[in-house]
Amino acid sequence: MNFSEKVYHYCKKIPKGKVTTYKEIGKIMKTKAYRAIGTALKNNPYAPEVPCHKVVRNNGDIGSYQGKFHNLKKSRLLGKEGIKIINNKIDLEKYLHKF
DNA sequence: CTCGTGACTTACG
DNA sequence: ACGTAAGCCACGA
Repeated sequence: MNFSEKVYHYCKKIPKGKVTTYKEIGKIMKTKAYRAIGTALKNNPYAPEVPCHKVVRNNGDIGSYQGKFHNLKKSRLLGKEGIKIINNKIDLEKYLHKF
């Protein structure tokens, strides 16, 4: 199992209505390659299978999506799952899924 | 092998 | 708060 596959694997583990951060993924994977995680998700060959939109920055910021500032779509998708976004940030106190 | 790039994080001014 | 710098690691050229 290579690095990218691990990332996808853990993304799939995120329950509906929850999100996680790059840092949390790095922690469970025992790596500090936060950047590499982002790179892997950018590739995201498992597009609908892996909910990469549930992965946000450590401070709750949305970050990017599909390589661009398509945060609008991302916000809407997250909102559909019951996640409220305030000032382009996610309330980690309520929605952060810890491994 | 080295280099550049990036959906990151932390620290500092 | 904001910008910059440094550290980090996978990936492709």
